[in-house]
This record gives sequence, structure tokens and C-alpha cells, in this order.
Amino acid sequence: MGDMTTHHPRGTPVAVLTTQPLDRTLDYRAPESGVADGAFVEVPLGPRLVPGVVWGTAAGDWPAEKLRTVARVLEVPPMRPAFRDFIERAAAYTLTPLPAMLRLALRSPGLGEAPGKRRVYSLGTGVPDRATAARDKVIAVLRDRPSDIFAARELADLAGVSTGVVKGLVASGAIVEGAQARDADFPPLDAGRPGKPLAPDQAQAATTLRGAVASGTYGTTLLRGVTGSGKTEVYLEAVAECLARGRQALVLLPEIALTAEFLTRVEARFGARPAEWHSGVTHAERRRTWAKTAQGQARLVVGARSSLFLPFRDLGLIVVDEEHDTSYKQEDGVLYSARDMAVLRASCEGAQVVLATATPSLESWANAELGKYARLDLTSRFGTAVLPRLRAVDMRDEDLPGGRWISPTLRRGIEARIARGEQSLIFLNRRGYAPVTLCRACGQQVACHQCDARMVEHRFQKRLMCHQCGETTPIPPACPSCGVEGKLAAVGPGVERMAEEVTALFPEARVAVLSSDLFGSARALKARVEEIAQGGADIVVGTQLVAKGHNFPLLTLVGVIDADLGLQGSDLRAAERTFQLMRQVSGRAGRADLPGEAFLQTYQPDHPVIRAILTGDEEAFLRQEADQRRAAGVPPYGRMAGIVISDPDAAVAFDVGNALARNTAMLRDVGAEVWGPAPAPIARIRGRHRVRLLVRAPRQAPIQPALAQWVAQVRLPGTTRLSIDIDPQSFL
DNA sequence: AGCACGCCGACT
DNA sequence: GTCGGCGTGCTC
Repeated sequence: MGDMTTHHPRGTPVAVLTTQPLDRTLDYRAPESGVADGAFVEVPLGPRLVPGVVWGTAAGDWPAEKLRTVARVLEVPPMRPAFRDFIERAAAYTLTPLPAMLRLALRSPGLGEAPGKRRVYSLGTGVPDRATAARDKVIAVLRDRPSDIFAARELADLAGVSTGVVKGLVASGAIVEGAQARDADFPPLDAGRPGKPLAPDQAQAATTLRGAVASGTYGTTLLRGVTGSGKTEVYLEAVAECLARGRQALVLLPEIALTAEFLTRVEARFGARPAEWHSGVTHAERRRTWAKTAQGQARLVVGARSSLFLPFRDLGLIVVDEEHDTSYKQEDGVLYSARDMAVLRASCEGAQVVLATATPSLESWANAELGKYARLDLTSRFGTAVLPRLRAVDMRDEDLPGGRWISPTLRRGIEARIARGEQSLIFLNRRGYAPVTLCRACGQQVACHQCDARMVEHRFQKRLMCHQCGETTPIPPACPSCGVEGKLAAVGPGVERMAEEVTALFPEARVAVLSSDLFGSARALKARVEEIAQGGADIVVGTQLVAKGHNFPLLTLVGVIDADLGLQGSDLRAAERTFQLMRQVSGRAGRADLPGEAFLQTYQPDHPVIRAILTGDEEAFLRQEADQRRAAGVPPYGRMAGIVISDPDAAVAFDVGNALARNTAMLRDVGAEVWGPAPAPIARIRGRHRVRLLVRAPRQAPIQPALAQWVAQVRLPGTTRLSIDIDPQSFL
């Protein structure tokens, strides 16, 4: 697509891409007013009106007399060529039908509707008919800030009165009521404010990033820095440069829970809060963010992965914070890696990308090694904080009864912390009470009836839960398999069970459990985290949740219950993930001026990954991992795709898989090989049997067109679904 | 995605 | 006779 945006006069045939899964554009006549390329429109399709975007000149393969006319042109700025280009390239890369990709860009509520209004109140010229204490308070607030306007609630709260008082004052004209569009401008961000003082290595990195942003061209930089090295301060300098140049910036965060802390830091740096975009934002606010992003008024957006599909007017910088985080690759209608899509979007927009992390993904590290990404390393921890001392606890030497998991060595470490009034963290990446519920009468494990997975006991909620489909059942009194009562036993540890053990060992200590399923809302979790940070607990027992950036200044000990957990299985990414997780969680200890210590309980202290974690030689670890991946020809040194076929009937899914495996000529032509079909790693989810094929090809091979041709050969039965995952997370 | 069309089984 | 099951096809 060129950069010319054409205006199509009334009656001209135009191509429209709708969100209907037709996998091609449809031709329509331009409406009375004419229409521009990229315009957001509504078009008649059969008996309905559907949303779409004008996608260039008509294909012309439909008889002119059968063309219908565009019903409505929405009053929002047209989708820019660079954005349309991104949608097309992202669709081609991920083998996603264009309409499904477009849908991600149309996820704004009430798109094209007139914005709602809210009633606002400001100081009037009238005099109240009767003066009361409550009325005087309201007038005093308004006199104090004469140019401001307030919602009734806001004004009443400031004055410490009820909203009835505010309404009462309107009658006399002492207060005037007005209407304000809900889509108000975002407060301006002051890029010129001085940031925090930077250490020499931070200042140097910041200067380099500012220079990259100032170039106004595409480029990606991997910004590495251990926990507490001030990565955020450094990339906020890049944001400041971008804002100063009048362009928009986007900061991607892996988790909503992290945004509150981040918003505060943005406010401290730029004097106002940025726009937010994630599932926790209200409809009205999302509308506003979408509209203001399109207008170019929202200058900084902080958001989840879906914010990559906002209609920025002039995007100059994308920061992907915690770029290694696996939640960036998750299905949300479409399978895509937010990190890779950020790079793609930036290259379409002529923007810079900063990938920030303490523990880079092997992909990003390899791209830096290859010179595709620039690389900046922050070496010193900020202030006086030092990295925690890491030690392995060899569980083969520890005297521990069955059903207990905290070694005497770890226990002594915790005792010492309690005596000094410091906090300890017990880390176990397993939600619930016990991963296995076993019947001692028949030997069967309680399984989910819809999935190929075990039911996990959640004792706090008194239920069994399937971690695949989320289904829960009450804990049964009798074994579902043999019907014998009172013989079900919890086997293995989960965080809830660890909390029980901790309480038994340290009855005086205040114990907090942090696990995603124990909090109803992100808000509740955040409140608890802050309480703990203030010293509201002596021992924190937590899952992966605690590894992600929460700052506990009093925490000086981290005990990893099972450092070997992630190493099981034969997935080539297991080592990388374990290394990252252990580094992240150890980094929680000793952030302030208290030195930290991390204990890794392991049965294999000589395992190369455990040794690499202990020595802390990340570069050596990554190099060794890279060598293994290169030898195996897997990402990032080879390309892979996973094809999952699912159907309620296992035989049907296998038939489709076998049909695909029969003709792989087009894949072999581009140098790709195919494995499978075989049952997928989780062979059944929500009653659907899953069969997988894996495709591996050399790094440069153009596999997408070949894959598209390959899967197009089979016609899927109505109940069967097929999904293609480019660069799958697991290549088991 | 919807929605119509259409071709076969069990009911008032 | 017809009500309704969901397979197949179409939408500019």
C-alpha cells in the first residue's frame, strides 16, 4: 500500500474490509459525501449493517449493478496508511484472516457515536436566596478555584456536603450548570520537567535512547538492567524526547496489576497521568482514549498488548516493559506476540522500540547479537542496594519428613529475618493447596471431566479447580472413581499448603498468601500488596505473581521451594523460563539498603541451569542456550509453527491431521519439515480433543504462504477448528 | 459471523 | 401432512 490517501467521489466503487470473516474485501459504492481511504464506515451486508474500513480502490470483480452503497461514514479520523499496512503485515505474519486482525483495531465501544455528556458545575454570578453553612462551603471551594469546573459529586466531596446542596445553588444562579463532553482532552504532559538524577551508566543509556528517538526512524533497542537498576527512569527519558518532538508514545506492560505503580511514576516525571488502555478501563474511558489517540491528543498511552491496535496519529516510540514476559504471547482472538507486533508496528510507523528487561528472552538477545537490535546494559543497581546472595539448598542432604517442604536451612534463614524484623518470601509457582488429589482406595487421581488435566484442590475456597478450563466442583466426600469415602488425599505442595506449613513452623508470624485466584479484583490485590510493602506481614507465600515487579522494601530473604519445578519436561524453552523466573524472584530480595539472600531448594544442584542461576553469569547461560537452539534448528535460529486441530471427537481431529500430513510438498519446497500429527501437550480442553502438527524451517524460509496453501487443502468438518501458531511458546 | 435454504426423521 | 434438526452456501 502506498502512502497516498485517495478520496473516492460519490458513486465510485471502493473496497471495504469488514470484520465479517470473509477473508477478502467487498466492493461498495462511495456514499453521497464521497469517502477517503481508511475511513471507518458501516456497510450493508445481507440484512445487516456491519462495521468496516475503506481499503482502497474496488477489486472490480463484482457486477456494477449489484453494488450497494456505503451506509455511513463514521466521524473519526480515517485509519492511516501506516496503520493499514501494519494490519496487513501482521495478518500475513500470523496467518490471521484480515477481518480478524481488523477487529482488534475496532475494539472501541461506541465507535463513531457522539460522545456522552456529563453535567458540570462552575461559579456563577447569582447570589443564593438563603445562605447556609453548607452552601457557604461550596461557594468557598468554587471561589478558591474560579476557573475550574466540577462534577456534582466531586464538588460536594471537596466541600464536605451532599450533592443536594450543589443542585440547590443552581436555582439562584450562584452556580451554573453546564454540559461537558466526556471525551475531554487528557491533561498535558510536561516533557521539559527534570527527571530524577541519573547514575552515569543510566545517563549514558538515556542519551543514546534520546538520540534514537530524535532520529525519527525505526530502530529497536534491547535495554537490559537488573532489578533496581533504574530501567524505568532511563526509558522515561526516551518517552520525554518523543513527547518533546511532538510524537506519541506507547508503553506496554504485561499486567494490569503493574500499571498503578507505573502511573504514579509517570505523574512524578511528567506532571500528569497518561491515557490507559486495558481490560480494567471503563467503556467511557476507553472511548475517550481511542478518540484522543486518533486525534493525536493523547500523547502517552500505557496499556496491555491490545493497545498496539490503537489508531495513533503519529507514533514515535513503543516501550515493551518486561519484554521476556510470557503473557505477551496469549490468545486474544488472534495469536500474536505483542513484542514482535510492537517491532512490526514501529517499523510501519517509523518509530523506535525499547525492549526493557532484567532477563532478556533468548529471541531478543539473539537479535541483539545479530545486530538487528541495538543493546544497552545497565550494570549498577541503584543507590546502595546490591544483588542478593544466591545459594542452593541441596535437598538430598536436608532432614525433612514427608509432607513438609521447608528445609531446616531455609527455616533458620526465616527465623533470623523474623528476629530482625525483616520480611521473607516463600516462592512456589503452584496455585492451590495440592496439585494432585489421590484416592488411597483405588489409586485414581481426580481429573477434570472436560480436560486432560488433574483437578487442583483449593482449600481456602473449599473446591477443586481445573487450571485448564477454570471449572470448579465442591471437594467430593467420596472418590469419583470408586465411590469409597474418606480416602481422598492431597499430594504435593501448592502455595496454600505452604502457608499452612509456614504457620505451623512460625505460629507467631503474620503470614500473607499472594496468589492470583485469591483476589477478586486487581484493586484488592494491589491494596494487599501495598499493605505488605508497608510491613503488614512477616512472611509472604506467593506464586509467580510476586516475581513481577512488586517492590517490598523490607524483604531480605527469598526461599524458592522447588527450583527444579520448571525444568521438568523436555521443552527446549524450559531452561530459559526457569532461569528468568529464578532471577526475577531472587531479585525481590534486598532492594533497599538491606542486603538480600535467596535460597534455592533443589534436588539437582549440579544441573547446568541451577548452576547458571547461582553463578549469575547470564551471558554464559544465554550463549549456551543459544548454542543448543542453534544445533536443534529451533527459534530463534529456525522458524516454527504449531498447528492445532480440535474437535469433540478425537478421531475426527486425527483424520484432519493425517490428511494434512499426507501432502506436505509445498512445505518441503521451502525447506520445512513436518512432525505429527500427535496429541497436543494438553490433549483435551473443554471437551475438545486436540491434535498437533509441528513445522520447522530454516530461519529465512518464507513459511507463511506455504502454510496457508497447506492448510487450505483440507475442508474442515463444521465442528472442527484449526489454529496456526507462528513461533509457538512451547516446542515440545 | 449470521441468516436462508434444503433435505431427512418424529410428532399433533 | 408439517415442525425442526443442523449441513451448505452466500453476503459486495
